[in-house]
Parts: sequence; C-alpha cells; structure tokens
Amino acid sequence: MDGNISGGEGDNFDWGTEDEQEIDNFSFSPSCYTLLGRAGSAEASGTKVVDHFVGMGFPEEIVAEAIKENGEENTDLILETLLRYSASSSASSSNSKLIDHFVGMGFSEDLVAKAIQENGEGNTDSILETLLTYSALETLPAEQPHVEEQPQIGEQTHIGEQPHFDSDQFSSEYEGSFLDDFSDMDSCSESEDVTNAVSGEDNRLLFLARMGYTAEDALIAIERCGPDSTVAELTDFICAAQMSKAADLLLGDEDKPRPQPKRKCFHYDILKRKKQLRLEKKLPNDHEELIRLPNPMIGYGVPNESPPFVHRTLPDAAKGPPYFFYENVALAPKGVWDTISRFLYEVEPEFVDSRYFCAAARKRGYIHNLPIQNRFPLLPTPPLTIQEAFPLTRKWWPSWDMRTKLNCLQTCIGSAKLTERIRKALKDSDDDHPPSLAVQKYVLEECRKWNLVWVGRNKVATLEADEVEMLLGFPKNHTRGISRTDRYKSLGNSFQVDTVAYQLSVLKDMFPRGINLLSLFSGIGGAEVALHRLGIPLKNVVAVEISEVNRNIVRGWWEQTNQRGNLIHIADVQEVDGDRLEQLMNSFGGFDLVVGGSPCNNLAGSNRHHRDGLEGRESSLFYDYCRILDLVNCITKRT
DNA sequence: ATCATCATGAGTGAGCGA
DNA sequence: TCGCTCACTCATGATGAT
Repeated sequence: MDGNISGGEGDNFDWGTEDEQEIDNFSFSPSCYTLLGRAGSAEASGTKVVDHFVGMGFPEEIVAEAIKENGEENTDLILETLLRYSASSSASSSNSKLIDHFVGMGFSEDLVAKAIQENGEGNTDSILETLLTYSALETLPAEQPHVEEQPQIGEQTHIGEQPHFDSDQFSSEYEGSFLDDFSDMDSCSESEDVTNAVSGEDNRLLFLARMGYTAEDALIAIERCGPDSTVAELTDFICAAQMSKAADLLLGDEDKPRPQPKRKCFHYDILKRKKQLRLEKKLPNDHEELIRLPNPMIGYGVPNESPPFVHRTLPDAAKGPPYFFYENVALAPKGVWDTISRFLYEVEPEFVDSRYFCAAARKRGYIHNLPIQNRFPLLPTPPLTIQEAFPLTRKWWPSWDMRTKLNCLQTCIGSAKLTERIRKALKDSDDDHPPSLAVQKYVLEECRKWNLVWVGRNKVATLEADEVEMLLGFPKNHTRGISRTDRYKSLGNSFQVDTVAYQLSVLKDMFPRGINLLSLFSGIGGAEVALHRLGIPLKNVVAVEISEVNRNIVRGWWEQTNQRGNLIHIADVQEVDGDRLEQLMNSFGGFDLVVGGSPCNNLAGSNRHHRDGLEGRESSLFYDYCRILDLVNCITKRT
C-alpha cells in the first residue's frame, strides 16, 4: 500500500542529497520508469502512448503491435495485451522465467544467472537481494529519466472541492511521496473506475501499473502474495524489497558525511518502517500475526473495571512530541489494523468499547503515543444504561426485552414503517399476554439492529438526534440547525466524547496552559469537545474537515463556548502540505497533539456496497493522516 | 437541488458442541 | 479442529416528496 515509494514515483522523491540520489538510482531499476504522470495523459497522442508503455519496460515493437491491435484510445486493453505477451513469452521454463523476471527488472542476464546460482531458484527474495547488492556496488549516480510533476488525474473525489497539487517546488517535494500518492489513487478512482480495478489479477495489474509499478514487479508481487492478495499487500511487497535494501545502504553508510535535507526524517521514517515491514513479511501470505480484538474490549483499562495487567513500551519512532491519537472502527476487515499499526510506528492499537463509558456500544481501535497511567473520566458520569439515559422508557419496557445497552449508534435510523410493523406484530399483547417467542425474537432483532427504544405500549421509536448527542457526550443541540439526516450522519461518524476524553485526560497535567491541536477529519469536533470538557484550554486548533456542515457546527460550538484560542479551518486535507504546516507551526510554535479518526466508510460492516478496506475511496484517507503526522513529526524534530 | 425514507447482506468473530 | 449458529456493524443507493 505504501508501495508508491518504489517504481517510478521514486523519482519524484526529493532526495536532496547525493546519498539519496544514490539510493534513487540504485533502487529503481531501468525498467521501473513507469510514469504515473504519463499514465494520466497517455491518450494524448500515439507517440505518447508508445512512450508510455516503452517507459514501462515493454519493447517498442511489441507496444506498436499492441496499439495496432487495440487502438490508441484504450490504454487498458493495450496494457492487458502487453501483459499477455509478456506472460506468454516468459513461460518457457521456470528458470528462464525467473531470469526473465529479473532481467525485466533491469538487471543484466549475467548477474541474474549468477544470483540464481548463488541462492537457488526457490528463493526469489534472496536473489533479488543479491542482485540489489550487486547493483549497489556497481551503480553510480547517473541520469534518471525524470518524472514530470504529476498531472491531475481526474477530479478530486473524496475531497471534492479543489485540485490538490501545488506547482511550487516545496510542495512538489511531497507530491511524489508514497503517502501522497495514495490520495492520487483515490483521485484516479473516480475518473478511471479504479474501484472496480482492484478485483481480479488483470485488474490489479492495471491498478499497480497506474500506480507506477512495472508490470514485472506487479506480476512478481501477485505471484508471491497469492491470488487473493490486496493491492496493499502487493505494493507492500514490491516496495519492501526495494526500500529495505535502500535503507540498508543508506543507514549502513555512516562514514560519509551527509548534509541534512529538509524533512529528511520523513524519508528515513518510511525507510525504517518499510524495512521492519519487510522483516515481518517474510512470507507475504502469512497472516498468522493478525491483531486480535480483546474481550472484554477495555483497552488499557476503563473506569469501574479492574484494569488488565499491561506494560507498554512505545517504539522509539513513536515517542512524542508531538502526541498523536488515531481512531477507527475496531471491526475492520482482516489485516486492516495490522496495516494501520505498521504505518503508525508499530504502535499496538488500544481497543475500547464505549459501552463502558455510556449507554451505547461503540467498538473502536485507537492508536496513540499517550501515557496510559493516571487517566480519569469526565464528570459527571453519563448514564450507563438505556433505562438511566431514557427514564421515560421504563414504563413501556417489556420484561422480555433484556437490553440495558444500545448497540453502536450509526449514521442511519430505522424507518417509520418498521416501527409500524413492530406495533402491529405486538398488537393485543401486554405483560399478562406476552407475544409469542417468535414475535419476541423478531422484535428484539429489529430493536437491536436499529437501536429502538420503547416509547409507548407496544410502541418502539428511533432515537432523536439530541438523544444521540447526549449518548455520544456532546452538548445538547450541538448539531442543531442542519437537516435531520445530516445530524444523524455527522453524529454516527463521530467520536464518543467520554471514551476519547478518558484517553486524552493524561494531557491535562502536561498542558496546564493549553494545547495546540491539529485535528484531522475533525467532523463535529469530538476531540475538541473532549479536550474542552477535560478543562484543557485550546490555544490553537487547526481543524481539517471536508464537510462544510460539520465545520459550521464546530465553528458554532467554538463561539458558544467562548473559546479564547484560534480556530483555523481547512477543508481539504490535501492542502495540508509541508509548506502549510511549517507556516502554521512557526506561527504558534508547533502542535502538541495530532488527533484524527479517518473515514471508516470502506471498513465498516454496515457498508454493503464498498467495504473495500483501506484502499477504499474514503478510507484511504488514512494515508493522509500518516503523511501529515510524519510531516508534523519531522518539522517538530527539526526545530 | 435538497431532504427524507426505505430496502438492501456480507464479513467477522464469539460461542458452542461434535 | 471443524462446522454451525448467532450477533453485530462510524453505510449506500434508489426513489419520491418538497
């Protein structure tokens, strides 16, 4: 997933030093000149199409043949044809196929033969390592085909508002970085229907090609990671091999004095993480180390429960300042939390169910580098059961409905027709004449599914928006003034304030004079409200939130609560680049805390249509959280 | 255009017994 | 260990009303 660091985009890196240039030359073999930038404009003219595919490492005559066969317009078909040619031409024997693989990557045939002899055919990783070592020894800084600044491939989709590429040099430094490029993937998805491209081997090949990988790398990755591998795993695999070697070289080369480039640590962090990732992923198909959800889901402890025995040591790279706090749904598709954790400095997620903080469940994972001792809850303690939260329902609550907690509050509510169906199903029943077990079961299922509460005899109802606000720890009418649908949606996507506040409470003694907060995907301001309710003054808050409705809610709350600090809103997360961050951080002295819960749309179980994991259109914004956190870290540590 | 309403499962893990 | 049942899930898309 972070694989964009390999392949052609590597050229977009601003490796500002000779060493970095060396790595650049070394890790990106001649066949790796896949030009993502060109991919977007490939249909411009015939020669450009030819250039495009030749740049991907296909022979010119084959490219010409493929174009002749498919026409210039359909680059997808051309690529498929080329891949077919490529596959069939290298299918002669396993050994020659292996040689072809590596020759295709740009290594000389002699070296490849030698490397295979040394390592044996079976171990392609070792062969690759050997080859990379050879190359490192031989390669001198040489001219690289330069990737032009990435053109805008289609509209910004999830962000929706403005194109996100600046043209100035400083920000272009990051356009080529691998984390940025995930948002590019994102923008691709709208115009080129990449969403569909993620399934099936051919489609994954296309997808990887569009991301800038060579066909060879993509094929190897698919071969190694298996037919069911995700694009994330494939890109992980591809770049791990290349980057780890690069890291070895770079980090091992201690003697040579290196000038410190701007934000170099960003690159180093990536290198280190990729190396670690590679070490862990010795077998790309091996999923045995998956993070498991704890039961009970109480993280490092919750109020009124005996704390589990835990001792946590943060990886060095994760230690603040700044502190960071990341949140997402606990029940994400398999492997998602492993990936999230890898990208967030290998910090283990803390899974907490908000049922220990309020009357509704909310199973969430949090990754943060905060201390975990001496936490304290918000006061007053909110009602912990449905009946305490909604006393008026007691009168109507049937004895056979044993619920004391609501399920997760989501973005949608039950329909009026459903409550009517339930009312009819319960017709004529009361305490003396309870409904049949089948009816009870049906009603209870629907009540659980839609979080219905009893508001009359045999009458259930959905929660009102202000009731959801209360359950989530927001002030009453926090979201008032927008459409009902939007209120449910914004609330359903929000933090549970008491839960988050409990984890953030350790900051109170550390920042008695206030805190500078970077709040990514801030929504209706769950983090801001939590800090405010903890009594931590908000000095400067930079809130990044795409929804104008949500920004207005936070702005309104900011004014209503007479905040003395500064609230700066940014709509588009892509606007948050190095320049912008440096400017902001210089103006008030840096961020103390970076909070964010990236979109869960493509992770959440409720999503029947696009539960695509971290590569999903919205959920891939996680990588923007990483990108920005890295930038903040880097700027913080440099100053 | 905006909003409200409604119908629409699959993926996942826990728990259980064979 | 396997197969089964059960419960739960920060949602999306189509449609109609305003």
